Amino acid sequence: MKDLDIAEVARRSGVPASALRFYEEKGLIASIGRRGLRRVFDPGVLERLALIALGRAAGFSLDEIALMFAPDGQPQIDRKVLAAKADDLDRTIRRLSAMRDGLRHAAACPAPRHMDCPSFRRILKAAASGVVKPPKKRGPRSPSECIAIVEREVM
Amino acid sequence: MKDLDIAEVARRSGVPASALRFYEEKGLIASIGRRGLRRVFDPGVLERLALIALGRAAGFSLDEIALMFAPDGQPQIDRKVLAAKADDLDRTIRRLSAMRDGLRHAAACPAPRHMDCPSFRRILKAAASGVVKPPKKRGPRSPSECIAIVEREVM
DNA sequence: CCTTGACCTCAAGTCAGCTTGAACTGGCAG
DNA sequence: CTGCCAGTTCAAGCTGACTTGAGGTCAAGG
Repeated sequence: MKDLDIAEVARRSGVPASALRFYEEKGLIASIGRRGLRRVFDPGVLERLALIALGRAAGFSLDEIALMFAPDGQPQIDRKVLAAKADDLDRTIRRLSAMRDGLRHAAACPAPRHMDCPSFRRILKAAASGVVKPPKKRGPRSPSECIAIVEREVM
Repeated sequence: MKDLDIAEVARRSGVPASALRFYEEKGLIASIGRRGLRRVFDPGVLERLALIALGRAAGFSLDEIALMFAPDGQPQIDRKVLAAKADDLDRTIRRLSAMRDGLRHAAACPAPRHMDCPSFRRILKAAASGVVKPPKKRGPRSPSECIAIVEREVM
């Protein structure tokens, strides 16, 4: 594979050029040189970007992800960290599942006012107790049809 | 029940006074008057705050939540909106579940380097495809002991 | 009467993860 | 040679949900 310019990397990875420059500044990726002013990337950066996307999807911050790359560039991912994040996700999932069930009930509930519905009041109680916390919104990008892909590929 | 000052509302709801002022500014809550400069709140504001917490937990923004309160202050929650949010959560949950399973596998994987593991590479491919997106972190606050409080005061 | 301290207002700061804009550069097609 | 245009830098802006700080007010206790 040939070297890539930033537009090519952006095109193949789906990551905007501005974000790529930002990642470089943060030390998450590196170009292998310059042609004039222009950055030149090794195709391997695509895998690197995939790892970054994976980390982000799992809920790691960019700073945390940076720590997962050893100085030599090889990913050095602590399995304990992964397991901890999985547990984290598990808790989030349970929380969100409860909310989803609550919402579905409220949506279907025949009570004239939501406050008349005992189930609604139960969820409300839970929310007030701080049990549940706001989920994160997705970024500006959203190729939602890709959901099926992970189901097929990952599951 | 007596009127409450802002500190009392903060204590009982677990919401910091600064956030209460912010909510008032946004029109999410209202005080029933002033004693001197100081805001005076009706105890009903606690239920209101519980609703707000519920909305936040379900992933609604403050602006969206504001729209759910009719001008008279009664919650007027469109059941379609609730159902849509539930579907939203469902998608998020599926996404996170896939991530969690992937992480668990990677954590348990015996391959010396993660990149040697076929499963890891599959997840990676999925992440690169833009399938998965970052989840949201919870807010900084979590006064979980407040559970009992709302149970007593509001419900 | 005077101090204390909880409350007030308003502006600005915080955090993450980028995006946007202005001003500039340089390789290459014509 | 020239102009195009994709690339560059650096600084500033954005979103959301608040927090923090400076400076001001007021009711009550001593």
